[in-house]
Amino acid sequence: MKVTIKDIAKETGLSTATVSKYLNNIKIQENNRILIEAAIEKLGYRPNRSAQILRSKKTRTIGILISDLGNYFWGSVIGTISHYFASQQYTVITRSYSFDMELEKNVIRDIISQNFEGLIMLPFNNCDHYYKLLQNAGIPVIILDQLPTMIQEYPVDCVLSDNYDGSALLAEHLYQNGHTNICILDQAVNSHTIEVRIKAVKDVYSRHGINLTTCFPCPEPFIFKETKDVILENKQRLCQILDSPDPPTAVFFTNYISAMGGLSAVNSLGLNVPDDISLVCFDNDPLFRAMHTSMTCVAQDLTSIGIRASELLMQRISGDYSDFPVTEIINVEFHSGKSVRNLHTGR
Amino acid sequence: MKVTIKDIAKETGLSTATVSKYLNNIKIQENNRILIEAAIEKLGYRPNRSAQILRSKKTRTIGILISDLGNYFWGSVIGTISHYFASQQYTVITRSYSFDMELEKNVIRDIISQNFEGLIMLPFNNCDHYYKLLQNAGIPVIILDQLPTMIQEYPVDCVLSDNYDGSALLAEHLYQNGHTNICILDQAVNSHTIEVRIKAVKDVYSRHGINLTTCFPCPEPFIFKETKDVILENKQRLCQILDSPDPPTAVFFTNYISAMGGLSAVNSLGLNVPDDISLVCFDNDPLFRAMHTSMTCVAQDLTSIGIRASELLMQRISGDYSDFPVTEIINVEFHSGKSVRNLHTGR
DNA sequence: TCACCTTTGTTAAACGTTTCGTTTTTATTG
DNA sequence: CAATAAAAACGAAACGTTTAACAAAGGTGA
Repeated sequence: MKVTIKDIAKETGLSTATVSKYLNNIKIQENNRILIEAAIEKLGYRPNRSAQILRSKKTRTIGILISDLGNYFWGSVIGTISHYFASQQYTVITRSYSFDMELEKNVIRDIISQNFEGLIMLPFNNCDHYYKLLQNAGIPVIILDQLPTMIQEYPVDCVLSDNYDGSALLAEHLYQNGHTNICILDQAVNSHTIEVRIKAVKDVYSRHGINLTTCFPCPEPFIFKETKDVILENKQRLCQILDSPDPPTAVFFTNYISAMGGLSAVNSLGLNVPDDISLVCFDNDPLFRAMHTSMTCVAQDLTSIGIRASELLMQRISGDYSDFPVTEIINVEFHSGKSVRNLHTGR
Repeated sequence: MKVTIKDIAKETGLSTATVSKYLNNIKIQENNRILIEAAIEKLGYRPNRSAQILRSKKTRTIGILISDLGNYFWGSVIGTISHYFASQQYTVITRSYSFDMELEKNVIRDIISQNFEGLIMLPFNNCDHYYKLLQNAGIPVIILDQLPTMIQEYPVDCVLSDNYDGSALLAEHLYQNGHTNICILDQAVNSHTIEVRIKAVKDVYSRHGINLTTCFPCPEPFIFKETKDVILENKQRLCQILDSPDPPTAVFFTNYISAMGGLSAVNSLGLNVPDDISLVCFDNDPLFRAMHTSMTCVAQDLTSIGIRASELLMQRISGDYSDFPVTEIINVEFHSGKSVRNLHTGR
């Protein structure tokens, strides 16, 4: 029924070894190659991947591990990576674990036992334990978006946006427009990335002699909450802050999730942007531009992140560790919107 | 190095056949089962998937084929499906083809030659050709979101939202609020789903004696455009329409992509929602609720779509075709926002 | 022409499972 | 207790490749 390499061998009068060589791009005689190609075409042969993997131990499979697929922000990164590796005849398996640590552990074990050739992680917070495990198993890992806390002791390749500069850019923009009393609304998560964004804002203001206190950093140790609950919580927080005496004139959203909660708060309080309150956000969303008042924000270059991560992983897979470990910082793009009021000119 | 079934056999003093039976949930003696479990735990054995597949021909792999991963509206559906099948020890491979027909063909061939046990398609428009091909190869297919045009001649299982009722709901809402001159802004795509949504709106209005002409249905045969170009084009279209004499008082967006273009237009013209223009949208976006004026819309129940599709595919994989073909219509949810002005009361 | 490389091809043994046909063990019955 | 049936375990042969180790063919220079 199913056509195998033996059929091609029989059809061409060659041995399976020769056909196999053809399949693996090992040089064979020109006339044989023509013969084989004709036979493959004629019989509609396609190699059996499982047999190839079983024999060669080369799985040509990489994994993408993301905390939550429902959270579509990273979709284009996954798309970019998938494309890159598909074009190199690699299979890409995307797995998520929805913040389920038990599941995450199993996924990691799967990846090791299935001989994945590499892994790209989009961790949600601390992932030190896992990438060590993988590296010990000889599986190259690239971490996106986050900088592991133990990177000094346990080096690993990372690709992430320029969180510091992007945030500083936004903070400076706020300051230059006269906002001296601002608040930072973060997503309540222990994340190095978010911390860097917060630090950048504080640094900018402290350089201008202002000590930001109205921040709202993550108070508690991490407990997983559904995105919609995080949004709701953020909404309530901001409502509370804006309702206080001497409320801030501007809010810095540390990411698009906090922006949703924040916008919701602003909206429900009936505040006008930017007349009553100014907003900036780290992260972009297609709707930010289309909204009533377009949001001033910095956009991560998701395509570049995806490509660089893919290239770097490919380099590691092919055994080139000459520049290990790399921490690749991808530039962000400033999107000027209308969500910041200039307090000097009053508009 | 790597621990195999033979090692477990040796460790327990049993044969590989018995261990294999244990792995495949075939009844073995209780004491042997305990022995095997202990050995597996002790040696850290994990079966080699390629060998299993090669020998048994059961790949325990399904595919999700989506036109474009960058467009991550369907992320949560993919997440739901992935979870469902992962919990059944299935591997899920998601592939996209970014509207590249050549690539799409190759992906389909891959799926067939790799003996996928099933496929869930999120087609972009017409996919008749491919699901026939797959069905002929004995691979069950579930189609999401779209109803193939040739479904009468070539039956197939489908899971999709109640596009007609959802749209009718929105249209009725507009009519009840006094909007008699409305326009439909669709994404310029030949898609049965979009056509149904448009038809529903027209039907509602025609029942009220109004013949909608200010629609903007897809004029040209399909050519692929980048999402951002579609958005831009939609923006320009709506600007043009709103700039005409006797402009509509409300716009119906056929999906979230057209909404982005449309909102952009409204915003760039400096129009106020809902004072100057009313809006409704088929589809929801997290930001719709958080925006300055929250959007009245119907939300697809993406979780239910994902679950029903998974269950149905599983049923087919297990050989149960008793109710074939199923067209499962999933209810949508009406989200009342503030984007529609009541022209009777004036607010 | 011969010895010696190179290049290309071949044969056959893996890879780690499942499964078929058979044998052994256990349980059942007269 | 022997005879038989049923259940469980076994041994070995697949599954479709890749890849050693080897052989043959073709070139090259003395």
